[in-house]
Amino acid sequence: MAFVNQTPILQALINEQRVSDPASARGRLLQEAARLFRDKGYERTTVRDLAAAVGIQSGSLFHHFKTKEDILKAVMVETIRLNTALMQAAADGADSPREKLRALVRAELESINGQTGEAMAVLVYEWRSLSEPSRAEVLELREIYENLWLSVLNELARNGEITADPFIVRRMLTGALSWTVTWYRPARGGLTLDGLTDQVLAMIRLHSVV
Amino acid sequence: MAFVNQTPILQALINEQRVSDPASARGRLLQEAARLFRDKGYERTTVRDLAAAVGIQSGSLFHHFKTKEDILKAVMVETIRLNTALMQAAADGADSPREKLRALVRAELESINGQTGEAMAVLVYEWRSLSEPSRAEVLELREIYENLWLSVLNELARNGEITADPFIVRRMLTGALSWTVTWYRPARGGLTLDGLTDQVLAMIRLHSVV
DNA sequence: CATTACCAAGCAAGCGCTTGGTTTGTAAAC
DNA sequence: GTTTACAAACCAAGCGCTTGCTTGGTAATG
Repeated sequence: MAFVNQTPILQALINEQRVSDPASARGRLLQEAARLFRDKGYERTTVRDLAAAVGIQSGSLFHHFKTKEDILKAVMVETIRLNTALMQAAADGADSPREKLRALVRAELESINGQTGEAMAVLVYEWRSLSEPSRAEVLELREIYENLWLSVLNELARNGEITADPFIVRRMLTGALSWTVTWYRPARGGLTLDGLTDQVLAMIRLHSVV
Repeated sequence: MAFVNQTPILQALINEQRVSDPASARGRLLQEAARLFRDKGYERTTVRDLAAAVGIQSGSLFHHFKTKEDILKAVMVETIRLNTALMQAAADGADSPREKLRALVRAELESINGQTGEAMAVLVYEWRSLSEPSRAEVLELREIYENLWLSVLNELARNGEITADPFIVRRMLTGALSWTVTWYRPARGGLTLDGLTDQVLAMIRLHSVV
């Protein structure tokens, strides 16, 4: 299995100013916001909670972001940007479509349950809290991400390796993988992300190519 | 495929006073609440929204329920009760474990995308809005529901028809099936729930028994 | 004629956000 | 190397509004 080091990818995006440095004030705020939004939900999280989490007054938040919703949007936008890059790298590192699928599953599980997990959960489950214009903006970025998956699944379908509709397979996988955030807990000697990846692929019916 | 008529099951539960009659004031309120909670989320839905949906003053709500959270809890509890009964009937109507699996998938898709869909979505996605005591209460009911699934999946595993861990298979299915609520839209000539069931089972690797 | 269902009014608390002013970091000017 | 200038970062206070919920009373029901 191809191992992808995330650090240089993150660093490149920071340099391009497409995501905030986690060491900066803005980056730290976004990280705390993701954690709070995931744990309590966007609506239950107050600007006072957010401010307290980074040790400033609630009013001072609005020096960095115009509105509370802008914080949510920023969490989502930066998360998609980072994860699109990570998924692209994962797919590029694999050869066959089947290996690419494994790499994508593994990478998405990593995104959901690893460092960016809080933000990913927000992206998936706080959709309704976005205003319509922001929603459209985020959706545009999400499409790029989804196309990565679809190109791999389409290739598998062309080869006859999967028989179900690629769109539907992707949607089922989206649900199944993102749901892991609610139950998967890595533990010493327990199920690892690689193990989880194996289980997912053991579940999926992949026909051998003739 | 075994077809299960939902009406008598619902009627029996109403008679036992385990779920509210949708025709009663309480039942109508719970239905509207489910719709609003799904569309806007629990937090974004105000008691004034709820009251307006059933045509009463906001204060009058508290004649029927002690708190707003009680409404959420009631939606969840009654939904589980109904759906546990529906799933039980679906499983009982099928013979082989494999057919039972199909029946459960079909029934859960029906629950999620059919009449009780709004309430099911609330059950899955508004978990965080419940207080800890209510959460425990709902969890207890959920366990009965989940055991229905697990007994079927365990049997399939014993027969060697699935190789992945039944617990994990169930969790993946939970995610995949409940996620359909975000994208599945039945349409004339489009994908039916039966078609969707077929797609799900086409995706899952089921080994033939020797 | 009591019980259930509701209304009209409003309270206390918490919400997102604004305002006016102070501190801090930084870099050129002298 | 101290001074000056200025913007970025932050604080203290609080405003206007919405929230869940209460209260005291009235209408319907059986």
